[in-house]
Amino acid sequence: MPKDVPELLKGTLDLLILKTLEAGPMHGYAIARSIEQATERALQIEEGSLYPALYRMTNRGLLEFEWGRSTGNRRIKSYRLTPNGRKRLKSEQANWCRFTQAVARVLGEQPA
Amino acid sequence: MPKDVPELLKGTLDLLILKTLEAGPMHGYAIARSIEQATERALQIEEGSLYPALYRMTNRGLLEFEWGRSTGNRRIKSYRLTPNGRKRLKSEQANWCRFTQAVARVLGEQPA
DNA sequence: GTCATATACTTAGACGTTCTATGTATGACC
DNA sequence: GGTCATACATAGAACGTCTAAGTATATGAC
Repeated sequence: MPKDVPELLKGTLDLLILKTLEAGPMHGYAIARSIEQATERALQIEEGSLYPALYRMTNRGLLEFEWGRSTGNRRIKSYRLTPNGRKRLKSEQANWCRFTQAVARVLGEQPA
Repeated sequence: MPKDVPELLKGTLDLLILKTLEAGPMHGYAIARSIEQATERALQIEEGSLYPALYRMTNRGLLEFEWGRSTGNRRIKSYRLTPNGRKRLKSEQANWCRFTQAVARVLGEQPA
């Protein structure tokens, strides 16, 4: 979401969240931090994008959550992948690969 | 735009158009065909996305066009890059690289 | 003890891009 | 004359993200 990566996040945020949760349950705020850290701040996840995305994905049966407490004793919603979420992760990751390879072909790079 | 590459195109269509026009002037319909062919149909550019994008980019000074005739003697708008369009192509291509590398890090692939 | 800061979640409204769907017009071919 | 591919146009909806505001609580500094 930084100014230099304008619209590119669209359609990719779900994939990033799914992939981050593959490692194990995590709460929303921690998901955003994890992605930011993994990308060395190249991707920054706004809360106004993050939480709506978590709702969407929960409503679609990709995630479930339970209320809990963080190590700092705060109320958190601990999210985890559902079986459907896992399937979706696989398919979205495959789509992402196909898409980036297609773009790479237009950009004139060597195909993978 | 095929169902399996749902939102991913967002923010990337401009880059694809700019890159396609780097090779030389082309009209809208041909741009779409060129991208589809280069990606072996992996990316399909809808006319309802294409023409609004061309207007946007023209209004922003990235493209200019002149009316002409195709080899089949049809009226066409022949688009070409402006100097600003060339600059934009460079920066968008750089953004795209940074973005895909960031996503790759989250997905656990080897960085480039 | 109170103030600033980081954590953690929520949500309304705006924005921009893409898609669906439809329309026009023309040339080529049978 | 009918069908198909070419070529451009555009209204309206759908969707995801962002801006910006809000609530609440724990921690550490002073």
